[in-house]
Amino acid sequence: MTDSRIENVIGALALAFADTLQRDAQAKAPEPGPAASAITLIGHVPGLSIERLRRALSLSHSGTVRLVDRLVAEGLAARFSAPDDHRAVALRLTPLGETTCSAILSARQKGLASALAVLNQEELQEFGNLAAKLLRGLVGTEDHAYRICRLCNYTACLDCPVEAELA
Amino acid sequence: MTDSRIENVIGALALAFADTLQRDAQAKAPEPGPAASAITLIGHVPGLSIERLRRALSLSHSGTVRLVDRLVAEGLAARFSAPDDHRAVALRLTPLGETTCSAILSARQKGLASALAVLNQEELQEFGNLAAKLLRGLVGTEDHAYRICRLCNYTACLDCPVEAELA
DNA sequence: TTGATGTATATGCTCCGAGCATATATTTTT
DNA sequence: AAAAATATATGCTCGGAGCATATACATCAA
Repeated sequence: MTDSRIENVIGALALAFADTLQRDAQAKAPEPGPAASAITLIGHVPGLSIERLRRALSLSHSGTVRLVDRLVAEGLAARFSAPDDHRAVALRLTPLGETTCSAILSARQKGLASALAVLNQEELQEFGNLAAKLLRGLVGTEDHAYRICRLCNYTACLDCPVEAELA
Repeated sequence: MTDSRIENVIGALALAFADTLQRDAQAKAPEPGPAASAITLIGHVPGLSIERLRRALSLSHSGTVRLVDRLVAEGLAARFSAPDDHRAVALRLTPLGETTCSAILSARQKGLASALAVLNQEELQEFGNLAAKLLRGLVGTEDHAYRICRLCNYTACLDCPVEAELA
């Protein structure tokens, strides 16, 4: 295969995977858009501030504040004052939010697993190794890392290559 | 690596690739959102109808009509009556639209190439082969194929695995 | 300590894309 | 020829997103 054809195939695959991933995740979220990512990020990093969430989701200030307003109104998240910085708001999931978060993550995982089912165990390992190598090459700032991992199932991601690259 | 960790890494990589891909493409498009995909799809399939475009972009009827309205108003696309079905509208790019389409595709390709630069030639081939296998497993209907290929550089994609799977 | 600058959050305002319901034209089916 | 299905177009409304601005707190400088 020529390089440009390989790039095409990989780009199309990434789009298709991201499509199903986001569709599956959003189906379990209270609204379409970045809500699903917000929930899993808060679940991943309890005490996360609105500003860090904003950067991870690539939204505006006001958009993020309103998104958090909605999550709080729906009983999924709660605001606390951050202990170290009294300007900041610390976000946490409520028990209902935790339940929603688990539903989002398992839906995401299920869709991925079925898409990967056409590979045998050896191919899956090989593909995973190359993917990890590519992922390490992509990580820039810590904000970017949060963005990349915004829908990750952190309970399943021990020894995360993104974390390893940051350190 | 455990299977669930591999799934995590692949999901994160797909999200990250799709992010940069869409960002690069949208930067060259007249507006954010599905406009970039619409332009490249019309470029790929001259004479495409609004209804097929709608299905490829997963939009509503009215959303698609309004999107096409904007593209026409900006001088990027043109409506023709379809020769075979007088209900349908056939879409084509104007010369300005062709230019925009090329800019979108080359920006996309550039971003992908730089992300893939950490792999050597052998790894790239291996990754491409596995990606093609996964992609073939994902293709469902013809509408779905258009959706998957909505940002593909069709001039570079001879012997497309999606087309092969449909046939 | 005090003052100046930068950072974090909140809110009023407006814009614009997206969907729903509906209308019209054309094709296909009965 | 009538009925049902398909393709497009448009009025209407809703809601998410950004801009501008205000407030609170933190940090740095003198």
